[in-house]
Formats: sequence, structure tokens, C-alpha cells
Amino acid sequence: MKTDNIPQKRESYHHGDLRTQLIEATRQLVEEKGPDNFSVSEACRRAGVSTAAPYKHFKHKTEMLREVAAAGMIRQSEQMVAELAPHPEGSQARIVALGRVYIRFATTEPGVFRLMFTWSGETDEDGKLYDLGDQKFSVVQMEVAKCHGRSEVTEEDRQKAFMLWSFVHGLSFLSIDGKLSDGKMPADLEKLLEDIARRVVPEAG
Amino acid sequence: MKTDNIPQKRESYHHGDLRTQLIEATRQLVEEKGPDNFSVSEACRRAGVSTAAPYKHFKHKTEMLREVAAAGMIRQSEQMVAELAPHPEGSQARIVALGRVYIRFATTEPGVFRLMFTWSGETDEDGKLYDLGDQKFSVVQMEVAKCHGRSEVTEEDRQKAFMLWSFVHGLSFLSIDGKLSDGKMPADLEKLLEDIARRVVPEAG
DNA sequence: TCGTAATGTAAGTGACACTAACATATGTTA
DNA sequence: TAACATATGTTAGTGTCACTTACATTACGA
Repeated sequence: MKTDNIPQKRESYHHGDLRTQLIEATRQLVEEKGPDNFSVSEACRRAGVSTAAPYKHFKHKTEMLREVAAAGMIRQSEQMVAELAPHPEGSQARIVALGRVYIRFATTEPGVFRLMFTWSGETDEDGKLYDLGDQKFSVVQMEVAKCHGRSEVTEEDRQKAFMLWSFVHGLSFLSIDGKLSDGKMPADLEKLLEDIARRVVPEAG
Repeated sequence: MKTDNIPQKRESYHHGDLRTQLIEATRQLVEEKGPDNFSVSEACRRAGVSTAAPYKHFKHKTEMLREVAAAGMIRQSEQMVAELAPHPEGSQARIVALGRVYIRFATTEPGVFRLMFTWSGETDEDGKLYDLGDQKFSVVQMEVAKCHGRSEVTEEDRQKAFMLWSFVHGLSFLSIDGKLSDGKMPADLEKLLEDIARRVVPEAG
């Protein structure tokens, strides 16, 4: 038996904006079902086209997912930079803000977040993703440097930034993987972030 | 065309130890191809049985993977406890050792490690996995408490243990996801672990 | 020794990723 | 405006997969 392949009735034969809409459908499905349970077929159903249509726009499933991951990287990056603004330069508050936003993104869009990092950089084309991640890391490094009153990033700054990143990254994954249900997760995330920041970068002043 | 379903010639009709061998095949494949690209069929080929055989031993694919994940949890836990022994009670060295082993496991068996944590605790049966993780966390908490000269775990210890755990967990994932190729990853992992330990738990004394 | 449960196979179902051949629209240029 | 190349869609496949059903073989306890 054939599955209903339902290309929905459409005004014109051509869709108009299929590529964009497929990406959006992919994003939604990744969020709803998780990156593993995403299927191209379902995205097609949602976009109202045949299952062969995506292959005029993407080489394969992976390329669709990569688009979503890249968009997520950019979104998270933008959010981080945005939350930086209200706080004075060189203050711990900025470090805390970066961490808070990082985690907020992870818990708000767990599917996309997992997608962003689940790639082992296998393919060559993942270079773009890698660079986007690099960019975010640079922001953290700069902020750490500023906390030390520097305008250039030293090796020490890099190391500290790396600590902070690892911490929020780990915290994010533990959260979305549901490993913190009980009393494991400290009640007050804000306090925890401040605590860590205090332990790694110097007090403002 | 039918795929070669090759149940390999076997002495007896019955396999003898299929369940165990399927789990081992699953573990290998998860490591070789990653948890996502694991297929039951391939495990069957490797074990030399028909593709229907596993379903006499496991409810579904997921249950096979869960076995592998649980075994990994136990393996990692054992390694952590083992590396604890050489170091004096209540010393930072013990904290460092725990972190080192955690990360070593992740980088040595990235497939299994990812499997262990990629589950969102969706199903009820995941309770076992959760408990195993809990157990490991308890060890860390106890060690932190000991560093403070306590024999009971306080809320402060829990919070600190959580920090340490998040950090090594994040570091592990960043490593296996290949996000640290460049100069991001501090050259000396050992120094980094000591650094973190120093910032979170008090010096031995 | 006989019957039952445990454990294997063959064959089939529907979902999926992806392809080839063909259909329809769009835009460019003569 | 006509003609053609190209972009973008569909239909109808192929092979793989997870999982099921019905049946075959074996192990083992009463």
C-alpha cells in the first residue's frame, strides 16, 4: 500500500517559498519529536509537498538539519549579545548574563540545542557550524578579558572562558536530559551562576 | 530483492548466548557508527541470526540500547571508584581523579557515553539508568563533603558537587563533539582539572 | 517420554531516505 | 512574442529498517 503522499492543493504548481518553509517545518519537528525522530517525509507533509521535493533544495536529510542547527547557533549568539548590553563593561554580571542566556536557550529549544552540538564535525561542510560556535566562544573570552581590565585575550582568559563554557554547557545538557529532577539541581540557578562567576573571574572594581 | 538475511550456519539451531552477544554487538556498533546510526539488523548480521531473533530477548531497539547504556553507566562508575583509591581521603587529588576518569571514559567510549545521557528519561523504564547516574553523583558529593572534613553531605556540598559534575560533563561533550580542535581546549587537561578543583573545594589540610 | 515453554526462522507490513523519469512553471534571449 | 534552458514540482519506484505473525526446532521439567 502506498502511504498518502498528499501534496496539498496549491494555487500554483510551484510552491513559492519551499526551501524556507521546509527549514521551518524541520525546526518545529526537531523540537517536537527530537532530532532523532525527525523525518523528511513528515516535514513534506507539513509543507504540503511530495516527499521528493526537498531534494531539489537539499542534498540530503542531514543538510536540512544542518540549516536548522546553524540558524540556532546564530539565534543563541544574538540572544547572548543582546543580554550583555544592560550590564556595565567588565562586570561579573555580564558573565552571569551570558551563562543565563546560554542555558535559557538550551532549555527553551532543547531539540535545536542538541542538534547544534550533536554533530561530531564529521563532514567538511560542518565548518560553518564550527565557526559559529567559535564566534560565541570569542565573546566569552572577550568578556573574561574585560573582567581583568584587559582588551586583549590572554591564555589565562582563554582558560577561564573555557571553564565557564564547559560548565554552562554541561549544565544545559544535564537539564534537558532530565538528569536533575530531584534535589540535584540547585534550587536557584541565578545564585549558582553568580557563584561560579565569582570563583572564576575577579570581582568588579 | 531480499537482503541477505544470512543466519550463519551454526552448530545447533539455538544460539546459546544470543542475548549477551547481541548486547555486545550493539555496544560495538554504537561505538563504531554512533548511537544514531545503529541498526538492529546489523547487530543481527554480526551475531549471525535472523532479524527477528532479537525480539525474543528485547521488546524493541530501544531496550537493546538501554542495556548498553546501563552497562556503560556501571563501567564508568567502577572506573571512578577504582581511581579514587590511590589518593588520600579528603584530598583535592580525589576530586581531580574523579573528573579525569569521567572525561577519559567519555573520550574512550564516546558512542556509549552519548547514549548514556542522550535519553531524556522519557520512558518509565529509564528509572534504572537514572538511579545509576544518581549513584555516581552521590560519590562526588561524598568526596566534596570529605574535603570539608564532613561525613554528611550538606547543601553546600551538593551544590559544589553539582558544579564539578556540570563542568566535566560539559567538557566531555565538547570534546567528543569536536568543538575544541583549535586552541580552545587548554593544552594540559590535568592542570585544568586541578585549577577547577582548587576553585571549588578547599585545599587539603 | 511427553508436553510446554524458550528460542530460533521465513515472510510480510508500513515507514523511511533517496533516485530516476517526467511535468510544469519561470526567466532570458532571439 | 516565441523558443529554449533551468528551476522546481510529481509519480513511481528501490533498498533498508523496525517490528509482527505464523511456524520450526530445541531444551527441560513433570
